[in-house]
Amino acid sequence: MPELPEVETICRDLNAALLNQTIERVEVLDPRVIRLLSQDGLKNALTANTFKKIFRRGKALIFELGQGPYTLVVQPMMTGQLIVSQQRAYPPACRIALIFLNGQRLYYNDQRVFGRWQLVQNLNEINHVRTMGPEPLARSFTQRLLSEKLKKHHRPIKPLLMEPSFIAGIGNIYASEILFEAQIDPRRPADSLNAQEAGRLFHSIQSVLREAVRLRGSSVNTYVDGKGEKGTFMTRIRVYQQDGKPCSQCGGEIQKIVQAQRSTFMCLNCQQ
DNA sequence: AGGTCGACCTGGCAGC
DNA sequence: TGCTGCCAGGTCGACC
Repeated sequence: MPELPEVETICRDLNAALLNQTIERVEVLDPRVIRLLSQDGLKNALTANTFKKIFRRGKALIFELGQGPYTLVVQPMMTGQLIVSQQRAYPPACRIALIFLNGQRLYYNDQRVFGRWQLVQNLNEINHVRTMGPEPLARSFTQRLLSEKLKKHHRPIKPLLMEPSFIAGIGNIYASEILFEAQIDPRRPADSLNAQEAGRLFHSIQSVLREAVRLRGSSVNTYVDGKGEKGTFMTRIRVYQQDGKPCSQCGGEIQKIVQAQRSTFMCLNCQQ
């Protein structure tokens, strides 16, 4: 399920393959993905147009178009895939296909149809983007900023880390991995972390996400990159879905707990 | 305003 | 075998 490292990987692959290529045709196989937008609206905006810049904000992919007033925003959510291919046959769960003049195709596949394609004139039209917290790998994200934000919340640190308005791009997999790396109990109230713990958390956020980007993401379930290939961060995962297995640090058993209706994985010995 | 909770979706799998 | 029900998790709106 695409979190920051997975969306970043897709973004790089799409930039390498699609920039300034002319879109010849748009096929909407499942209109649920575009919701409020009409099929004609999407087709009119994209046909004969190009992507001049593709970037990521949190877990959203943003496509700046060569012409016209619109920007395309794609949120893959849990099961959305964006794959560049020359194959003419639709892949499984294909919902939208863009056919480029040079024969390439961009397939949007989404098993559970949670993902969204939207056209906006200003990114702030999307509430989620407007209220989104800092990018954890940006230079502007500092240990001091994190410490100040932690003090403002009393809820458990793990669901807070997953809150897009707190920090952009961290989902269920990396929240558990980051807290294991930082040796912090996911149930701790955010405002109970001392300066040293906040420092460990800051460094773990950056080191875990950077390593996951380097390894092109984690293919725990359906995630594949822009070429349709799996990431390799799974080999580095230490707690996510590892319940019942020994902790890599102490040999104790990894536990699964539930927080805010989501699974959290942790080592009771190592995380205090 | 901070925080919680259910809804949105489909496929895989456990249990009977 | 075939059915039911649960689980996966990012986002959003309703509600306290």
